[in-house]
Amino acid sequence: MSFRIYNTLTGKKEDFLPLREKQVGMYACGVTVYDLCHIGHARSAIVFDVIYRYLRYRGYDVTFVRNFTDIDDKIIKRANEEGVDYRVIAEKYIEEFNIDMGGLDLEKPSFEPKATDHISGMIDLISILIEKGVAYQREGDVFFSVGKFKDYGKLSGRNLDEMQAGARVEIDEKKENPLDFALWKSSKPGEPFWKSLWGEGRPGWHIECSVMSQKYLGETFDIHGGGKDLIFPHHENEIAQSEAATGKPFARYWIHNGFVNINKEKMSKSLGNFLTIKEILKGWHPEVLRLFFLSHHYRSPVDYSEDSLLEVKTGLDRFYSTLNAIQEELKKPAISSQKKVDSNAMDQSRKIIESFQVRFEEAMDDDFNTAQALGYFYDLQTALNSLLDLSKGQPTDQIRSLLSEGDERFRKMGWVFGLFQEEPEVYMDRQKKEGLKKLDLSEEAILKLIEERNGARKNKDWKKADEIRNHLLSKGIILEDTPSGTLWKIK
RNA sequence: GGCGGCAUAGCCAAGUGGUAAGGCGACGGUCUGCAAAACCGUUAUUCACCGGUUCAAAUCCGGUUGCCGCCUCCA
Repeated sequence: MSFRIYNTLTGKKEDFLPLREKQVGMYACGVTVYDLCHIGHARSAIVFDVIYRYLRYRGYDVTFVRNFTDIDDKIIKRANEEGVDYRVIAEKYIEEFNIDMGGLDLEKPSFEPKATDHISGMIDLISILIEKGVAYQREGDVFFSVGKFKDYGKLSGRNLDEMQAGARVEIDEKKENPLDFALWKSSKPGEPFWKSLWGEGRPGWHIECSVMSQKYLGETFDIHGGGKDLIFPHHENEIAQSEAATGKPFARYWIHNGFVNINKEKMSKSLGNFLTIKEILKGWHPEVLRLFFLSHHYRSPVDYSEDSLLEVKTGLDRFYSTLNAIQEELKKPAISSQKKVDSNAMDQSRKIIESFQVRFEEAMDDDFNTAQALGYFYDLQTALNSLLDLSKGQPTDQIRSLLSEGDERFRKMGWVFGLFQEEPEVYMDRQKKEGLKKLDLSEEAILKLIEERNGARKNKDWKKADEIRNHLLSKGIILEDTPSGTLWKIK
């Protein structure tokens, strides 16, 4: 089956055929560094991280560029509020961005260029646009003339007439057409500026992405992406600038991720439901957040709530508990004697384990259907648990080899999602430690009670044993009696 | 006003022509002293509603209702 990607430009899923065989150039719009990153940034970053990982998994040599917008009105505003240079703000939030993204286990892109390092490239591009007659200068500002670019609107699926009809754009006297956008803005006194042919000023927002993407990836490249909200005007304007200048197609496949709502409301600062990545990572393992996002198709909106993260965490805990059980089982010696195992159940598990990788790839090849692929992870988990059930602590060679095969696939395909990358033991230990902090109970106290209870169990004093278990349960501790001893976990 | 999207079980969620994945929850069974965990099984004859096309529709077409996004900075 072919590898297909939904292209915003055509509104269809298309076969993915990169410009150069086995190589992919990909650009994702990063952030404007004037504030902390929120959960919406996290989704976008995770979506493109998984795309980046999957392309590499598929054997492509990927050049991935994600930029920083480090000069912009909002940064200047923030700098003025705090009475510092705009660079202080930009640097601070770049650092915070790196901390947050590191916390989400994101792979480093190949390049992370900053807008301010590419001002001269922007000036060059603007000059070309003026020469070609698609941009014009007005009192130190330079605007792109949207009417001169015949394809304007092709990405967002609108035309100039429609947009003018419903225009809510503030009329800027200097513009020939209200929809024209700034390539260069003259600076007001006290604002940061760069010297240009049109006087002192700073670049408009869109021009940086045209310059940086083409610098690292060439005039035409494979994938360009970002949040859905960037389709118009940002990406539309990037296309206009780039294609007007080069006369060549800009990005070939446009990928846009959907939004994150919070408790069914759009996230916004005014509603006070603005959630930062830092806040989320305080309460949740990054893989919980990844699993949450990957359970939804990347183009659909998702609704964030504590309840849904809790549900997802239950799932992740189960995965790790299975992976842990597999490791425990594999530590046990294989039994040589032919013990009776249900060969039907065994065959069923074997089929699931063996077909897993193919099904995973089919799902991912179909426009990165991570939700579908996760379904197969759950199937794989059930198959492995079923084998553990058959094994009952006495693995045959056959069971051992299936278990380790399943375990290996879990980790390998899991890497694409950034999931299941921790040692299960480490994961589970941390769950316990973090849980205990909230419970005002020490591990020693729990172990002592378990010992006491096991003494009672030996004497068949079920009443006492159950009392102890209920006592612990009321504190939020669940006990599990297994053949190899009593385990405990946080509710 | 213009453009676009969505509506699938109690909840979450895949599925764009071939007879409804998966998860959470719930219920029953196996196991267990009893539990827990795990396993096995049950949980949508039906995909907002009404028409149409087709041998065949959740999927395509037309209409209705409801929700959402974009058109202004935004992941």
